[in-house]
Amino acid sequence: MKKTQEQFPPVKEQMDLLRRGAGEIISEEDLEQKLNRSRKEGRPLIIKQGFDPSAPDLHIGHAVTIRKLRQFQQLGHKVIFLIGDFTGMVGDPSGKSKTRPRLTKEDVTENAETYKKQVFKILDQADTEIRFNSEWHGNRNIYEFLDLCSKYTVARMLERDDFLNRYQAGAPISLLEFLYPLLQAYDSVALKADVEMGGSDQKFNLLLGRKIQSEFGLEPQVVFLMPILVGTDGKEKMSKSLNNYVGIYDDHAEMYGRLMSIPDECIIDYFTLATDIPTSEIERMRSEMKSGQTNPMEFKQQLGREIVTLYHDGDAAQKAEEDFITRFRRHEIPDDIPEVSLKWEESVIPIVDLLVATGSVTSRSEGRRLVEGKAVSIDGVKIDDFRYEVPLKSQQILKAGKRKIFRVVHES
RNA sequence: GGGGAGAUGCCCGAGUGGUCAAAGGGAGCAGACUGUAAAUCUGCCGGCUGAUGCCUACAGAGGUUCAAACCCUCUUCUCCCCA
Repeated sequence: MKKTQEQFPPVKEQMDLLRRGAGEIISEEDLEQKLNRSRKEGRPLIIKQGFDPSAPDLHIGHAVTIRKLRQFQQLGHKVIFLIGDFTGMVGDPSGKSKTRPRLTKEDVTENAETYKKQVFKILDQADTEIRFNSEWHGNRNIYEFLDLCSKYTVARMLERDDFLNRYQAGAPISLLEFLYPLLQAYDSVALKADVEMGGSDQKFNLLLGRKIQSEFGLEPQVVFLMPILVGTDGKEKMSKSLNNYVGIYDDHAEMYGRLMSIPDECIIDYFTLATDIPTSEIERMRSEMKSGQTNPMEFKQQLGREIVTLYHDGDAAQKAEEDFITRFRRHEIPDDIPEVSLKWEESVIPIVDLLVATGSVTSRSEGRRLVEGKAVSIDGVKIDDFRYEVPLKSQQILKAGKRKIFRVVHES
């Protein structure tokens, strides 16, 4: 099913769209050339990105490249969402950075399903192919593998920052990790990728893909790098384990709240990488903030609404903002707070038991500390003695810290 | 194959027989301040307990000792040097 030339916008137009927010394109000339040929021949380009099979919870940091993939689709190209199940099933116990758990076939299948569900929130299912690299790595014989290994050298592999640093610091690097980039590079050979998408921290790996493709007589892929979105702490790369992420499946209130906690300096980056606001508009914000003409908070709120709208809808965004203002700026109790039902025989309940029973804390010691830290209130009245016994009413508001507010409904 | 160094709480890292649930820093949580921003200050930061106290914990398994993160033995893992 060939497409006709008319289905692809003019190359200039495509390049303009693709360049928005892009970190580095290696090289733009190559990309332009591929786009030209694609348009002339009516053949979509193959855009590939690999994903780790162990972490299927996507956040707006992952979405940066995925949204760029979506743009390629909108221009008529084809995306291959590659799940690196093979390497995931081997596992890797080394490396203090992160220990890769060994995944079973079932884990991988399950995670793949989760990925699909999430990723099609952004990508167009019709123009996306999901593949697994165990397809070609899984039954490769050792001869072929050694042949692949012969195509690169240790010295060149050590050029990778991360390897070099660890090597010089005396930290362990397992051979498996060392070979990883080679396997990933071969994925591009197997898929005949025209473009490989990735975060800028993947530069080395993706460049290796180019090299290995040429070794196998293919035209080298274009390396398309997107800047890394910093986490809500404004320091580290966004990641679930650091809890500085905004999940694309977070509910509207959570999403908005997390976005409001980013440092001012990150507002522009977030607009650029996580929304579709035009760059001219973003530039305007930048200068207004710099000159003090507009309080950064206002743009941050706009950012919150924008992103919540993207993953939910306008109503949810509106609601999230209103709740946020009530709750955190005015320190009032918003309308819809989670309700917990409580079963308790007696007419009073020790405060610590109440905290545990509602799931506000995970241990009694923690509950005690929270009370001693003056973080707990019942119906707006602060409790500071952890031995306090709460007289039970049919309904009361329990506040434990700034985030946990429950309506406790008592069932005798 | 030979020699040396090392493995500590979420992370980094001090501690080399009792005063160690373990210094210090980071992260986290809470409070004040605020725009749930940043910065700053304060408290908390293994579990159970009203408190005294008890239990679990310093790679793993044994041992010495009244007493072990610290001494001994073996095991596993890591790094460095020589070949």
